[in-house]
Amino acid sequence: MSVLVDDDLWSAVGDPTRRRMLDLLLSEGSGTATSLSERLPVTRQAVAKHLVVLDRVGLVHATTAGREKQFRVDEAQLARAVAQLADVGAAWDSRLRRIRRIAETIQRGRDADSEKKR
Amino acid sequence: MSVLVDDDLWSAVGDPTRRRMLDLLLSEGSGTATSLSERLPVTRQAVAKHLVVLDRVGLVHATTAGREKQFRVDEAQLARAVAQLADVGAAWDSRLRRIRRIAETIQRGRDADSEKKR
DNA sequence: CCCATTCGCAACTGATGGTTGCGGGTGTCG
DNA sequence: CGACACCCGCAACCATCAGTTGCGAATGGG
Repeated sequence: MSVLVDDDLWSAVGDPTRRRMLDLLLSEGSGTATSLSERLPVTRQAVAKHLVVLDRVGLVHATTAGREKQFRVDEAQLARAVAQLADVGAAWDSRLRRIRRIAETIQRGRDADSEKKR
Repeated sequence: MSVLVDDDLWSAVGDPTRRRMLDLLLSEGSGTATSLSERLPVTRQAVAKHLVVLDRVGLVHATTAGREKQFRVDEAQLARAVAQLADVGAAWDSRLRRIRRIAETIQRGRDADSEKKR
């Protein structure tokens, strides 16, 4: 029962640089390719490409004002991404719990066995 | 205040194929490159490469038995990965909440203003 | 012993994150 | 108005990686 995941959305936030860009955009409200690149270890063009990716999956939207292009996070879409992270995490978590429960059961069984043998 | 994330660990679970592999390994307990590739849309070699990646970040461990190499999920490490997903999600979520709170405050301010004007 | 199975290694392709270089629109200031 | 600074987009290029095919080596069952 694998969780339904929008692979495009996931892989968009899968990139470390894109995650940091989203962080920056969230904390500063908005930003341009140039302004973001100043706070990142990559060039403006690299940032611009990432912005294209983020825009394609709807995580950010741009508004052109004069010679500047301001990008802003789409809160609803980011909320969707967060929900997916939570879903996958929860799925794995529940499986891990189940495994531990089974392991405990087996362990109890073994304990009982060694009781009998003694 | 960006969340501390082990980029290697994150990007390991960032790949859709690797996520499905982890799902399979979790639900079936263990598996080989060959057995996994039968349930995935990729070749054995591709799976083998992914297993190398997962092994490098400690998400799986292998035990060679005869000509078979059984892989198994490292629960503790996967738990760490799940925790990171939760952390990042929580960080973004709290930022989104704060933004919405501020937006509401501003809105209330506007309402008050229009009250005065009226 | 032979054959099937499983694995590992190597070479090739395609996509993508990153770079540099350049040219075109848009302000701003003298 | 003209020159300069700034921000952007486009193109070429490089490195890495996911994926493929092909092959040879080791192990195990008839």
